[in-house]
Amino acid sequence: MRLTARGAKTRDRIVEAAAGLMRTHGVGGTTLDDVVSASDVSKSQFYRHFPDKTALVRAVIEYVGERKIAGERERLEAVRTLDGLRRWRDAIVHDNALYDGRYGCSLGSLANEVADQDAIARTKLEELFAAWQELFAQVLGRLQRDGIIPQDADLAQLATGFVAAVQGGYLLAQTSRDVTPMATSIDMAITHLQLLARAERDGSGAGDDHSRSGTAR
Amino acid sequence: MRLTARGAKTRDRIVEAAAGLMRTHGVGGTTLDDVVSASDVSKSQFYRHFPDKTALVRAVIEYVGERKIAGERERLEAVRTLDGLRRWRDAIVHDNALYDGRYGCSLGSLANEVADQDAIARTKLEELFAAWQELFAQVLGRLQRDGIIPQDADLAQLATGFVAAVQGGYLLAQTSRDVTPMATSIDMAITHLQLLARAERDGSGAGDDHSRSGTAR
DNA sequence: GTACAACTGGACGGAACCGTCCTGTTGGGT
DNA sequence: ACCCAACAGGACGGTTCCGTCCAGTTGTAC
Repeated sequence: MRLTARGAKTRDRIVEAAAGLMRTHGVGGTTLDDVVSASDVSKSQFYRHFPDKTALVRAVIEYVGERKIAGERERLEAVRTLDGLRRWRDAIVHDNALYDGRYGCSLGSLANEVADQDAIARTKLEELFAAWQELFAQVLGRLQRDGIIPQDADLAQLATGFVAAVQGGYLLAQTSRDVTPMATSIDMAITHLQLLARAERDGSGAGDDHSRSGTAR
Repeated sequence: MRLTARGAKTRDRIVEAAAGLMRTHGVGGTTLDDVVSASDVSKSQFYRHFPDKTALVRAVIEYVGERKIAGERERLEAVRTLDGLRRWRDAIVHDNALYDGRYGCSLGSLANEVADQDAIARTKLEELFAAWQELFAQVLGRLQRDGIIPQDADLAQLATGFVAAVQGGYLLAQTSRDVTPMATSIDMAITHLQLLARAERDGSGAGDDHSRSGTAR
């Protein structure tokens, strides 16, 4: 039953329209009729491509996720200095400022709404965040290689911190309709790297007590 | 028409039940019939207390918000050292670990789902985040007063960074069903304070170039 | 130029959900 | 003992939305 030619194209059109609607109205706020209407496709045709709405949501996650990660990859791949990182921050904040922070992060919003309701979707989003984190880890790896941040820095943890700072920034921007807190949040992460370098440069004194008093399970 | 006695009590019961349901199923996923049933109240009685669902959502935001802020206030008020901050981090992460990170932050989830749909609710949430940030600012103020972090540190910006780190951490924990990234994220913010202190202690060299290349509007 | 996939268009059932309304019953205050 | 707010319980209409179905049309590959 799965033969394709232009069929794939209209499927993409459906997903693209759904992604746009879900971004602005949320997943729950987006009707299949809306999607059908926006994508200029008949409903019967929709059900030829997707068994139900859940499947559509998953497809949207993949679509949005690939785009977001691809965009971030392109931008982060070029970063080799702290100033480069700041330019990346400017870019992502600027993009978000186009809507005054509305709708938040295309991935984060989906994650928040869907993670607890659809296990498969949750897993996809988990992978996407992991991919994003890996992009940061690669940037940090280059910074480390070039001696910009210390050799003993835990890249994975720092990368996690960056993803969290970005996501937290998105949420605050969304809530306040102002991207300033997002810029501030990401800034703090970047400054953190700077301070790490400085701490190493000046005597590596009392040492790195990353004390964590028995937390996570 | 607005006379009260025990009426306020059942109203609270409604809000409390709604808050629980919306936390686990989201706002859109919570039915008024669910609320009525869970709060053991008749539907006619519900509409005596609330004009519509929107009003209920706003009441839930206030209820959840006050509780969350009050809880955080109690914990953060006691913090006077970086180790105290780490104990606070342990506590909030531990709480979240009870559900393996599910449902995310009680405020953050609501903000994500409602901020773009209800202006009044958005404003309430904005105020709540501001209150939370202020709690952090007070902690940081004490740390600054006691010489634990530098005198010239921008407390408001750091406080914003903390709120964002917490929220980002919540989201990652929710998506991965693992609170570790949340602990990591908050840890980074705390370590940042430590590094700030160290950078000041060791020569206040090249200086604090908090370079921000023309971002926010 | 024919066969089949891709698609239109809309009717349709059924369920869920919001909000209204009405007939009572309970309970606390005075 | 009386009164009125607070409540139960459920019927009800209207809407929205999901998913199915089908009869007919367009496009495309071979």
